[in-house]
Amino acid sequence: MYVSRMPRPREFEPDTVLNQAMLRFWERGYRATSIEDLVKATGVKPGSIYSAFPGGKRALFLKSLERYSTLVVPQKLGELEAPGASLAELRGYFDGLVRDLLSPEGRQGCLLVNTAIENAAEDDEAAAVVRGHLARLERCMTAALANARDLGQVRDSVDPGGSAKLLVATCQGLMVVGKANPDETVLRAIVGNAFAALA
Amino acid sequence: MYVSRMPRPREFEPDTVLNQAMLRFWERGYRATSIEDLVKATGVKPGSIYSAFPGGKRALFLKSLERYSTLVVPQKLGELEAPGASLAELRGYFDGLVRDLLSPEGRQGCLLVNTAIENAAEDDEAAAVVRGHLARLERCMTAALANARDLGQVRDSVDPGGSAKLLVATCQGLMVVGKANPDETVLRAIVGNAFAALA
DNA sequence: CCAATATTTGAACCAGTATTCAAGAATGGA
DNA sequence: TCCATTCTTGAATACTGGTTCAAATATTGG
Repeated sequence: MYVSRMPRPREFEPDTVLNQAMLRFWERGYRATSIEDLVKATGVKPGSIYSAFPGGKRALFLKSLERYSTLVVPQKLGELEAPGASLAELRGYFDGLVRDLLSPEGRQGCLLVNTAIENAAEDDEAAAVVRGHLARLERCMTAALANARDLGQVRDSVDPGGSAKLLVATCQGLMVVGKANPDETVLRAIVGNAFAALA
Repeated sequence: MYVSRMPRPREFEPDTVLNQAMLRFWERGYRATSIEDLVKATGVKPGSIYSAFPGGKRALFLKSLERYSTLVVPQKLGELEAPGASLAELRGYFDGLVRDLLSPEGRQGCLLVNTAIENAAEDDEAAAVVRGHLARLERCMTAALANARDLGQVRDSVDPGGSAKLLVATCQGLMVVGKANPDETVLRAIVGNAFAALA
């Protein structure tokens, strides 16, 4: 058998580069984010980035989408993904979105919404990740609406599946509106009316 | 007084270049559209483009947004902007959106939604045009809802202003969803549920 | 200290980008 | 036909993009 010698160890954490990449893609978009941006942000040189992430910028982008899904999304969804979630958790999610859109750090919106607009038409893999996210939203919103109906928190005539599809679109639209016009009155009116329709 | 001699006349129609620019920005976005693209599409050389459109690519983009607003938007809104519009025109607008999103040519969505996502955060003038468009949508939807309420086409409890804000967000969201997942069932469910909430 | 391996580094590469400019060309009045 | 004016053309500029590579470096078991 062959004995492996110790090679030179990495001087950076690939996760750090990936996190930085995710943040940059999130706030500036895919095309607007250059490798040079990541080099400046992390101090890691291009050669090292490319050897740590085979596939280059696009692979880094796709990995960023996955990381966003596993790191950021659960945090935003919060209890809405828990089995017992009902109307309060659903409402909490929308209120959180509004809060984010009105805060200086949250103006970047949602990486997956941005990706739907910027990349979905020309990048099938990116579009697939976005579709997976939309399905995830629809799934937990449907469950929450079904629970809410059982609890009498919404009208009996509410169809969980259909209303969830509408709410998914509503939260995507909320983020588009919030990006161009982060006005608290408008955003709160959108959420208020969306939920008024359920009660 | 001075007599002006006749200079060499233009060999191209600036409107043609502007229309092409609008179409390219619409389907591929601002960054992804290069001057070279426009040169290939129109046969007009860079020098001529730059002399016809002072301000370069960005000015051309802003002019494209204006052109989209005056040329494409009225066509999409159709009768919804007419004073007497009510529920039918409102519904017609949403049905038209769905039809567009499902057709091969319509997958590009809406230039102003795309701009909200790609440019609004970093370009105040572009964001202002988007805000103007959102205000325009809200205005005619509010009017249509007020008419619809007077005609008994929607519940008396419907607040035209608030519901219009929600519908504006809904149609933005419709375009995000449609771009990632152009599925007729989903899009029709969104529109159906949005209008069911008004009746 | 040497050997073997993998990483770092800095430069280089090549394609593409937006933009500018000088020289040639077209126009109609003088 | 000349002139002043503005356009066209084609090249050139200056920069940035993503990506690659050879040489230098660091590691640790032998």
